[in-house]
Amino acid sequence: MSKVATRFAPSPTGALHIGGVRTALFNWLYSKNHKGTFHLRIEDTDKERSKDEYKDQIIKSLKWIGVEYDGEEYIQSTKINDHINIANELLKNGNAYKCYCSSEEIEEQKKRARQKKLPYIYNRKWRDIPESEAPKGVKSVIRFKSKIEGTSILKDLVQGDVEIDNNTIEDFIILRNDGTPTYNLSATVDDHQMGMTHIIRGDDHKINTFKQIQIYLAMNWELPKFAHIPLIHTIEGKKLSKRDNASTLDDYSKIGIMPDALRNYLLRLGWSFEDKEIFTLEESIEHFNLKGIGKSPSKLDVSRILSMNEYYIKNIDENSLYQNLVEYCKIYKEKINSDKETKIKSSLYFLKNKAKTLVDIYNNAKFIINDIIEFNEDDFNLIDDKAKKIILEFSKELSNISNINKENLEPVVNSLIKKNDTNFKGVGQPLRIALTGSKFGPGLYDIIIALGKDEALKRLAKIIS
RNA sequence: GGUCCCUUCGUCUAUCGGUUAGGACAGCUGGUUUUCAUCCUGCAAAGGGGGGUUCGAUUCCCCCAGGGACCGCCA
Repeated sequence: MSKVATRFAPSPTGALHIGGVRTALFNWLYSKNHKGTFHLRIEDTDKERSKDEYKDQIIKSLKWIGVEYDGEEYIQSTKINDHINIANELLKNGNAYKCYCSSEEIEEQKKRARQKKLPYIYNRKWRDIPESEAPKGVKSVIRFKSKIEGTSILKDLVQGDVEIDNNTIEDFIILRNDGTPTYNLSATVDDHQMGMTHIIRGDDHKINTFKQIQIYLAMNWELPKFAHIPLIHTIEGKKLSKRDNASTLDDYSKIGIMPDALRNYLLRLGWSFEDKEIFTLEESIEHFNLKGIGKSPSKLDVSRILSMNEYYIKNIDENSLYQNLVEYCKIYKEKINSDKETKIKSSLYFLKNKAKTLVDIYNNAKFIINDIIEFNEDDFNLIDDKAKKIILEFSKELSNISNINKENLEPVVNSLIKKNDTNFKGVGQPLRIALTGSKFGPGLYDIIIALGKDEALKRLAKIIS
């Protein structure tokens, strides 16, 4: 077999949801595991619904999650003439025929079948009528002459052998009456011309595969291998659709999920490798195979995404984490000034312990990011005279400390606790509020170290004035 | 309604006929702790039902039930 080539072929008619992203990921991983190529094909032949903004969103999403396609994106609409040529060739060699039934006529037949609760299948009316008897001035569609007798077997790389009766596949339309090709024709011709060796796609395409295989056979083209992966279901157990909430990548990046975490989650959704849960990009390429794909659909579990994200926050190196944070804040919160880089980076060790998402890190790092802090009103009201006295006392001590670290700060706080006959909260809380604006947040010593002596003193002075 | 697919803890899954059915997330305990967390103990939690085959079935076969996908001159 020639070098593995796979593709992801979305239609730009809506936002790409994470089911599609997973399909892209699997295709990409499969090809990379085999040192092959992966391609992106934009199936934009539905002129009514295709939009450039969706195409851009698809490309952006793949990039965000780290799936890179080889070469330029293949734009299906630019190949329509090729598709039409193949339709004509199929017509010429007797594998297709012109059908002069009007859409109204077909609709009528479908309606009747539904009423009688019979399965509808096009009645093949024009299949054997010679061209000489064709009506004049009536537009025709071209239908593929599908097999009627016998059965077909799909040797699916995930599902095993799937057998169906050929007569359940109707004579499907390959060219509309306006002369444009339909999906099954276009996809097949493109896959062939692009040299695809493996077609990995959602379960919902299985019937299409039986149709497409017949085109390959009729054209005498080499058949690619097929793998149909189970769909992702919502928690209610239905197919994930564009209408469902929280299903695009943006929905997850918005709440502070990192691309690597989502990639890892998606990889393990419906695929497994021993008991391994965490896969770096390199490991996922190394271990990915079709064998590990389960046969049953899997449900999307947001708490799992969150915990995966938390794992990545706590375990990736701090430079990457910082980059993720900066990216996130730039898009969704505020631009982080580069002069804060050192302070934030050196604070990540404690910030990340309190975070499941980048939002959490941002919220807890606000007191570093912004020079002017916003006070939570209720918390601010806790700063009474007694609290101010403690803040003042602490400030004096702090100004005498030359080396700001926990070892030096702790005795100061402890002595203040004793002196004021209170507990840690009595001292820690006012200080925390004064320094960050909120009584919740990072550990007190971490806060002071993060701010540095001068900035801390400045903030303490401000609140008692 | 027809065709096809699926069925192990709540969720994602492991098991290539013999296991106390394993792991992870979530949940619940207990401990550490400076708020909030983290971290560490531990607990609980599963083979849809019925038939076979077999010394032995979660595993192989059949039936049923349940769920899902498809059934466009959309892709």
